[in-house]
Amino acid sequence: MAVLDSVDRTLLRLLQNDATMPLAELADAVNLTTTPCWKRLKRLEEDGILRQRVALLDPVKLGIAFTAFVQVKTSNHSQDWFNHFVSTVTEFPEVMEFYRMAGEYDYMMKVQVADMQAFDNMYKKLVASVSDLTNVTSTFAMEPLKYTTALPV
Amino acid sequence: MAVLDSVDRTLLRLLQNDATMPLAELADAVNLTTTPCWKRLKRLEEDGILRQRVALLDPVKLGIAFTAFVQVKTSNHSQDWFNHFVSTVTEFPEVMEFYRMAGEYDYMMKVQVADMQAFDNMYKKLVASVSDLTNVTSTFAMEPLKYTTALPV
DNA sequence: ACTGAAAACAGGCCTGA
DNA sequence: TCAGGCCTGTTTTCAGT
Repeated sequence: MAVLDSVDRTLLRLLQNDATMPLAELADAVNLTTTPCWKRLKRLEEDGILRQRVALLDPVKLGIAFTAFVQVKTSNHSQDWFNHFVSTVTEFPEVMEFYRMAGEYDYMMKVQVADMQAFDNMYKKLVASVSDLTNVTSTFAMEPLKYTTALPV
Repeated sequence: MAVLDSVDRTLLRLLQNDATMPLAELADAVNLTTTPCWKRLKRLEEDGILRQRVALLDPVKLGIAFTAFVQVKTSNHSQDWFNHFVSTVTEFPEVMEFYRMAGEYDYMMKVQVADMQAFDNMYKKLVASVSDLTNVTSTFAMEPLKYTTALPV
């Protein structure tokens, strides 16, 4: 867990909003010239703090704007079951997020699909591929109010 | 909702994984020369399908690896309350996702913070800023198993 | 010796034909 | 598709602290 000064944090904030920002602009924003700014970016990349730069798409325009959350309880807590479960779920491209949880339910995943029918297909594939699911409950998003990939740095 | 051919979809898939991929490589991957490939990218941007390019950071290395989900019920369903609630929650930088939900709970948000104590601070601020919350329940991620921003195109 | 500035170099982008 | 100009990233060298 690295130690960052306020210049690093400003750079990260800017890049989290727009990864295409040219080096000269970034340097300007933190009152540096390009070379020292570039060295900071390289260091942040090498340290693995800057993981990757990705394109974000519009789910509405792509017709994949239906979001569901699936919560799962299991009766099987063996390592083998866990490995199989994790690799099965992870391979679904519709599964955007997946967590082992504390509390009532053992696992939760966020699923992004076209519509309720597409969700049901995915759901049926899931329960067919994994055994020992004692309880599976789904909730649905009616309206997305915020979605950001920018961590609070 | 745009109509995309398989070349467009391949380009989107590649850019969702690595937005820094040079034009020449993208063109190569879809068996085009740079010019027609570049025109496709421009069109995808203009159509708003390619929304933005962002940097993704490592929450563990930044010490913000604690994920909580907060579910909320309200007794107040007026437009004014909704506006105030949404703007309040949206302004929290720790809130990464926020949905109006169908079912048992009216709203759900995903919160990303340093630790349980940071979560509790955020929680207290939230319930202090918003009235008429009849039920607020939090669940915690023990282990992230998958996180992707890449939509299944 | 370290940090930052400036200038030269290289490479990718974008637009004509 | 190709070729050219332009802009941006990258490297190196130099100066100041």
